[in-house]
Amino acid sequence: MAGKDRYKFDSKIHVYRATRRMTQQELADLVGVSRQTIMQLERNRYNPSMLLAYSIAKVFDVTIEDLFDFKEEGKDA
Amino acid sequence: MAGKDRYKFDSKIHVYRATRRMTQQELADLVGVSRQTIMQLERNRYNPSMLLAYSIAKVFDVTIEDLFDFKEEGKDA
DNA sequence: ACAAAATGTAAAAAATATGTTATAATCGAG
DNA sequence: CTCGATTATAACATATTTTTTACATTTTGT
Repeated sequence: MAGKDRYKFDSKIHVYRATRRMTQQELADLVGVSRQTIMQLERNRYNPSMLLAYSIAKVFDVTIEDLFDFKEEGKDA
Repeated sequence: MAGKDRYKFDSKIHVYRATRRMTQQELADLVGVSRQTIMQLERNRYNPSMLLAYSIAKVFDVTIEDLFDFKEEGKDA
């Protein structure tokens, strides 16, 4: 997981989820993970596996880069 | 959580790496992981963290979706 | 063919993601 | 305000990624 990471990111999952009026549980079920995993992804922003990120992106028909806002460490939006 | 995944993927890292005449070790250093991590990603195809995938994609100036060939389980290319 | 560099394999340890469960906080509807 | 649904927090257990080390094999240059 690349210890001293050059990049960080913000999840936009909650935005897409809100747009579709979808609950955390529903998204979790669609993707096949627990609700807590979705929750922590939206909140604590930990680093998901690529497949998980991709699966969620697919639910909303967007790319991983659309779903997560990548930026370099130490820079703002 | 590689259990009942809906998606799988093939890495194209070795292709991009070959294009740039870059060694596994060089790429590993650029990204800040061990050579084995790169090696296993190219070979055994395990599921990297999203940040790692992104970091590698950035080295080659492509998107994650460019660097990895996603497909649904049970389907061919 | 030889040497050096690059790649592959393997196993165990370390780090981190994910699951599980339980409980609390929040928010909207009535 | 109260109820139910949704979301948040936390502790602990499990699964998976990533590192480390060491050695085998392949490739490349000369």
